[in-house]
Amino acid sequence: MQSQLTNAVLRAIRRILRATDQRGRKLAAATNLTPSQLLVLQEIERRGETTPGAIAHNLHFGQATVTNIIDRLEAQNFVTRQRNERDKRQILLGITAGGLTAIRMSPDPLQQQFSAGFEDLSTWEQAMILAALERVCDLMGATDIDAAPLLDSGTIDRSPA
Amino acid sequence: MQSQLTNAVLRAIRRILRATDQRGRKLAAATNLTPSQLLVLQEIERRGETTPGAIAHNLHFGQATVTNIIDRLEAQNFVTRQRNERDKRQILLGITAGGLTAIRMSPDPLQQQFSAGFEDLSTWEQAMILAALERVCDLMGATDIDAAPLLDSGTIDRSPA
DNA sequence: TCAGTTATTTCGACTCCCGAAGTATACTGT
DNA sequence: ACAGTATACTTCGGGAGTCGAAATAACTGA
Repeated sequence: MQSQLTNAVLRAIRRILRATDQRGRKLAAATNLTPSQLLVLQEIERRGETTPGAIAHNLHFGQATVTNIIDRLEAQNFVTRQRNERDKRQILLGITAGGLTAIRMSPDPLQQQFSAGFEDLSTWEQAMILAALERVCDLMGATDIDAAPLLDSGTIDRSPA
Repeated sequence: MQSQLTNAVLRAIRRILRATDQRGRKLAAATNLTPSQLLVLQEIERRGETTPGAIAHNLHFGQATVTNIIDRLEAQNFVTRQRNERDKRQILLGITAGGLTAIRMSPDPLQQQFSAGFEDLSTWEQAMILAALERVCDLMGATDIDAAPLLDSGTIDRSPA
């Protein structure tokens, strides 16, 4: 049996999830970039010239999904596709000036939504919230997840042999 | 400029979101219930006989979305629809034995991961965590900004160039 | 050269989520 | 009693995400 408190906490977490999701949607409407698209775009920027397969692997998407997303990004002229001359099976992705701008203009939904209010809280309250959240992370076993910027970007090096 | 605390909190939240998302995907895929469906189903169980509207309101979904999800749940015989005799505009939702089993068999990923540890905490700590999370919810909900004004905030995660 | 592997795309199928329009029902003021 | 309005839900249409399976093209090893 679960305590009232446990359930309340779980519900609160879901609400946060939900709020973030909604925010992402609104943002997408405003900036022409959905969260997934932004993720892929950032990945391209981060890795420079890269391939769909590498992105799929890093973000844990299917190849088909990445193709799909890149289709949209390309349609908006945010990325370019170019066959690799060495290995003609591969496609090299490049980010355009427009794509860079798009990244710069697409604020992290979470921050956008959250920061303003948070900074107005008293320091002790901020600290309390942080402590609580970190506790939650521990409990969820989320500590091992790389929290960098939005993605779990880890060190998935594809050793080129 | 963002304080250390703010950034730490954001990181923590992202970790929670990511962890939730990942585990949700995994487990939901294994049990024939998507996260959204499970959410709705749980909501029905929690509230007993309830209506689509109430659920939509509670989970912050659109009515159409809820109808949609309930369609699927009904197709799997997890919920029943029944016109309210008092107010024939309303539909009363009920959960079936199958629905209950489904919930039992696909435990909320969060609960899985989370509950055991959480229940071991002292009551005051549980209460603190809940308070903090609810504060976060408030902060997120409070900002009901629309698209336009957020475009000027490109300097979010980086120092003002 | 031929078979097997690898990289990507295409295709088809779900789901999600939403807004707008539609339908049926209830309520309200006169 | 009866328009007019409000409420509850469904239907419709559409954009996006996600995936698996099959197709295509290209590289690689024997």
